[in-house]
Amino acid sequence: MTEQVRTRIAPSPTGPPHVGTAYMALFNLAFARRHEGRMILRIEDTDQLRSTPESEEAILQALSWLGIEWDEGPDCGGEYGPYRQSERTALYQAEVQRLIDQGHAYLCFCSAERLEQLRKEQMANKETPRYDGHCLSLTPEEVEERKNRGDPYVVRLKVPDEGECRFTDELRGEISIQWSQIDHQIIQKSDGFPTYHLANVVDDHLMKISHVIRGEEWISSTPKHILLYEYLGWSAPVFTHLPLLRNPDKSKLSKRKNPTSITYYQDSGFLPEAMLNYLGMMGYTLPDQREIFSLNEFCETFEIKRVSLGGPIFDLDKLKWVNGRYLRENLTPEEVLQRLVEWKGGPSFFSQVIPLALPRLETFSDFFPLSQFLLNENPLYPFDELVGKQEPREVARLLKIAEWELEKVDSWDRDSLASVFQILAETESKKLKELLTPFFVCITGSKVSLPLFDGMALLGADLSRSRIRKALQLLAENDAGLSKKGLKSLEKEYRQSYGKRID
RNA sequence: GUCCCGUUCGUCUAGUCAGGUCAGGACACCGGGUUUUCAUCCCGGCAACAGGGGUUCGAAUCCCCUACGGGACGCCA
Repeated sequence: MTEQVRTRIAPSPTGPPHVGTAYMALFNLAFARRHEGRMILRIEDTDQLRSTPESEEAILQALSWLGIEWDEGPDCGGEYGPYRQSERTALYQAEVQRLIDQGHAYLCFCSAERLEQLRKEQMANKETPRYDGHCLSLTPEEVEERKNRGDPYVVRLKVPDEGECRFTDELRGEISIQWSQIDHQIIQKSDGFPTYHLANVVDDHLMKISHVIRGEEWISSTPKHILLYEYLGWSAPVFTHLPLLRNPDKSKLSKRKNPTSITYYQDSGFLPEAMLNYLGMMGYTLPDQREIFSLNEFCETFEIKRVSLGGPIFDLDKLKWVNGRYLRENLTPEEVLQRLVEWKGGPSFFSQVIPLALPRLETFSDFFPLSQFLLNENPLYPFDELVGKQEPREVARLLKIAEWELEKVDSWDRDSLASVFQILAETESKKLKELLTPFFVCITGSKVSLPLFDGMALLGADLSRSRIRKALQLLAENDAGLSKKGLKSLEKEYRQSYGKRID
């Protein structure tokens, strides 16, 4: 008899919870439920630099908000834990050692500079960039010596030079990729941590994952995984690569172009069940073509073969329509009231706003006009108000710089925001008051409002960013936007004055 | 640049595996009706098989080529 179906989602806690994660989670969950299996949540935090506990917490919370439940995970435990890769390093190191001992992997001492150089040359020669096997020629004695000397090293996977890797994707059929296209993948970094590829394969095996359902972006590295399974003497799971969610311009859904954080949708007033319903119709239709369905209905009727392969564009209009139907058809007015209060209609929210509004109040009726921007998804304002007395292009420039600077803020509170704008004012040699005017308008929709930094803190990072983006759009529509060229030179200027941009 | 994956209305998609009804539904948009406004709701309209070549009595469906789109090519995942 076949083994139990076990699927997993493996988010990396390196940023805000992404809708793509929720999308993958939904399909993994549905497949597991449909086949009376289990879904595992595993935290892939092998990137020591970028992973944070806050982000992990946020991901767990966002998925729970959506109603996605996992059977095993770092919070609820399970038979195959720990479920956080940073707590499993010994396991990986043992397997890496086994691979080295069996001659399937080797130590590499090459410098970043040499690798960079090599990559450049290969690109120039129209070849696929690939490690040239330089350190493969080291004798065991040399390796031992350099290792003892304390030279930093990584461990690479030995990949055949000829032939091809064939594997089956449940949706796409047979895929074959020449081994010569596959790099000698680093499986252990110089900090001793495994890379994704190694950790992923080891964990999927140890956690008895039967079906790997993941994004299309992984197709080209699947041969590395297949090879690892072979070398380690394990049988590989069934692979299914789902299409990627797209921006309206068809590129992979990204926060630069779209709100991608689950908390954005939460903060701007969407219902979790509507959100999940909408994600369920991306690349998929139920057998009876229903458009409104519960998570249970989705899971009970789920057939993975019905997934369609074209990358679906995330369409806010349709999401809103779905959400509207839930509000009107699936909830009673009492329930709506309750959900509204849970959202931003209750004391927990208003008690934060009152102190900010109070100095500006004469009567109660002053309160809502002042705080409406916190509840309004998209406050509107005229172009002239945004620009004020400043040069429109200068406003665009400041907004763009602020957008980049705000990406660096990791704790979104009043003080951090204040310091961002102070730095901005200093660097631009502008008075803070003058600098802030367009930001007041784009965040609150008005020149007269609550204190900006508190307001932004309350609004949250995602909503604030999207408003700056909308202001930039408005400027562009009025021929005051940044041209492609202007953007490039601004980026250069920005790097010099403010340092590197981060993702 | 190299490799891989994809391609049905503007968008999400049904139909493709087992070739044969005017290519169906939904969002958006447009028009009409209900409604003291608006919204909801109801009715109607617009609108697609990327292109070319095969196979076949017959192709959205099977095969090949081209174009276009996307992804991967990190000591990120």
